[in-house]
Amino acid sequence: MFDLASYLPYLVNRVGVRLANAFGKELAAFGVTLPMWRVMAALRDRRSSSVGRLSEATSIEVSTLSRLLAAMDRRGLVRRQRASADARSVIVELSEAGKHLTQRIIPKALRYQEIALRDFDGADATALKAMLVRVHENIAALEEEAPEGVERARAGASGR
Amino acid sequence: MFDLASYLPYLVNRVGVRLANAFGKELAAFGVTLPMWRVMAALRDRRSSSVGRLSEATSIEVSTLSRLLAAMDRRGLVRRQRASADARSVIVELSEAGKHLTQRIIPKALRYQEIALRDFDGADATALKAMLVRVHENIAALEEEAPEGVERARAGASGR
DNA sequence: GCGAGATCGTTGCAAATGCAACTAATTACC
DNA sequence: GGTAATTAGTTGCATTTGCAACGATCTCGC
Repeated sequence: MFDLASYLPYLVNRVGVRLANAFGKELAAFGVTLPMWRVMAALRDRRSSSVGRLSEATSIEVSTLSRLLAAMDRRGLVRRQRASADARSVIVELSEAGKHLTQRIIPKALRYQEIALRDFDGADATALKAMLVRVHENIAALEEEAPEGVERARAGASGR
Repeated sequence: MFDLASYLPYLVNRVGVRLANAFGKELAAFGVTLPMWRVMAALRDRRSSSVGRLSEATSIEVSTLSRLLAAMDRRGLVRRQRASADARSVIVELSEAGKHLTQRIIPKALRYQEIALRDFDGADATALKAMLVRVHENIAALEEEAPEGVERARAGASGR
């Protein structure tokens, strides 16, 4: 039996799309898109990052992110510079303007989260988030197990 | 304070993207894309549907869905016919081939869900899903409240 | 220290997406 | 009953996306 209404990927996708669409509209007032906000939030969280790590942090594919960062650079939201240690990588960080805009958006983002969790008490909200983290880890583990290649015959003890 | 690691939209998006990417790759073996699978699962769930309702069920934007359905029709996965009652709407349903393929994919989908929930007991899994439904409803309520227009002064009793 | 292979990011190109405009059909109002 | 306003779905068009190919740099083995 397969019941869509209790199928996790369906439920997650549904919530994700709604959350994205609704908040995306609010973001328009700030002149940024949702992907841009994601980048800003991730950069605020880690001060600076290479493009690759930022891609993981935001779940935005590297080539898409590369172009997005170029656009954000043009708009003066971020700065990019090649790493001195490894000249292949590019270090990205928020500009001053980017930081200020991020701070202005944060209250909206938090208010938005409150609405999404309006009937949750603190314990439930925490439980929900913890479970989402666990699900994320479970899938991540799967991906590492099957590096998509052919090699890996014997189930190696490849604990993360 | 704003902590990305405990920000719900971030956590949901992360899980959603991973789930989508990973399962999308499995779907390639069946010759369908993830959006196609979503449509198939939704149609299996409701036997038949208009394009508009299917759009709500799948969280796929109507114009995107229209084109997707055309492609699926060409591939023989779905049938489309104008409704006799209301000749504006189009009734979509799975073809026999579409039904069979859906049945073949379902086991994979369920196995995939098991992996995502590998360390959850039944109660936790149920709780997680129930909370996702609640979050979804909370955001849906928000959207109805603010139909984006200017008109709506008096809070009309506009029960869905 | 040199060359093969891996890694990082960007870009070409085709496909997917979303909004707005459009056509067709229905409903509401007088 | 006829016309204006609404609704359903499709299509035009510009933007976004993702994969593959690429150039540049680094790492490893010798």
